[in-house]
Amino acid sequence: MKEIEKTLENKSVRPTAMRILIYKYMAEKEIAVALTDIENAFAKADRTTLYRTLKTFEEKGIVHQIDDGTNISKYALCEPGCNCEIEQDLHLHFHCNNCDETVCLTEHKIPQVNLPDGYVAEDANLVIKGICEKCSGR
Amino acid sequence: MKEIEKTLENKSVRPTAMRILIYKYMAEKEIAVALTDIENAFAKADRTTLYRTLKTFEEKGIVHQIDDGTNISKYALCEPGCNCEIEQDLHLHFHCNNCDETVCLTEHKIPQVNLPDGYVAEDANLVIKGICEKCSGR
DNA sequence: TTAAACCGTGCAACGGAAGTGCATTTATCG
DNA sequence: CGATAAATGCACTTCCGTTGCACGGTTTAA
Ligand SMILES: [Mn+2]
Ligand SMILES: [Mn+2]
Ligand SMILES: [Zn+2]
Ligand SMILES: [Zn+2]
Repeated sequence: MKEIEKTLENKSVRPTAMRILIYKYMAEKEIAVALTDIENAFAKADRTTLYRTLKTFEEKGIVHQIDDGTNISKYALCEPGCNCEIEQDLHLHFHCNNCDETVCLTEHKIPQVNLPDGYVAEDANLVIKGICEKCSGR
Repeated sequence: MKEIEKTLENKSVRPTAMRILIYKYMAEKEIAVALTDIENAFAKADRTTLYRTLKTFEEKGIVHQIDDGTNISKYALCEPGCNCEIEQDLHLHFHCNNCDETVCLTEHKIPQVNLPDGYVAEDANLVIKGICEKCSGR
C-alpha cells in the first residue's frame, strides 16, 4: 500500500484514499477497465470523482487510455518503463469478441508503416479483435 | 447517375432517390464521412433515414465503417475489389490531427502481427494519427 | 386490378457515455 | 488557528447512436 502511495507521489499525484483504491483496483486487474467498471466496483464514490481521477492519472502518465473500438474508453496502468506522457508507447491492444475484454500486449509493438508522401505520423493505434487466450481454451 | 443505380442494385439495395444522393455525396468526397456530415449536407432528410441508409450500405458491403479514434463513426465507400461483407479488407486509416479528416489508405494493408499463444485474430484496426498531405503542405 | 405485404421514410423518444459548473468538504501551509 | 488550494460530490448538459411506431408509397400475389 505504501508502494502505491510512493508511485503516485513520484508522478506528482497526491495519494488520496480514493486514488489509492483505484490504483489498487487497476493493478489487480489484468485487463483494461472502463469508467463504468470502476463505478461498479466503488458504488459509494461519485462517478465524477472516478472520471477525474482517471483523467489525472492519464495526464500524469500513470495510466494510458485505450480505444479498443467499442466506443467505451478503457484505461490500463502504464508499465514501469513506459513514458507515454511524452511519447506514445506504441504497443498493440487485443479485444476479445467473446468475453469483451481488452488487454494490453505490451511486448508487441505496432509495426512501422510506410505512409504516402506528405503524410506525417505522430501516433498510432492498432487493435486486434478476436478470441482471447482464456476464451479460446488455448 | 444510372451508374449508381446499377451499383446499388448489384448489391441488392433498392436505389431510392435518397440512397442515390447519399451514394453520390460519398463518392464525391475523398474522405470518410460521419452521419452528422451527411445530415448537414441533406438538411431536409431525417437523421434516422440517413442513419439506416448507412447501416444498409454497410450490411450490403457498399460502405465500410471506420473507427478513427474520435468516437464518431465514419463511413467510406468500398473500393471496387473490396469484399468486406465477407472478410475485412484490412487497409489502414489515417486521421489528421490538424484538419480532423480521416482517409482510407486502401493501398496500405495492416501488417501481420504475431500474437501470444492462445490468441486468435479475427479482425484488426490500425489508425495512424498525424498530419495529412493537405495540412503538411506537400 | 385490387388488396395485402413489404419497405422506406419521418417523428419522437430513449440510453449510454463524456464532460462541465458550482457548492462543499478535506487537506496543506503559514 | 485561519487562509488557501485541492479533492470530492451533486446536478445538469451535450452528443451520438439507437429504437419504436406510424404513415405512405411500391412491389407482389390473388
Ligand atoms: Mn495498453
Ligand atoms: Mn477505409
Ligand atoms: Zn475472451
Ligand atoms: Zn489534415
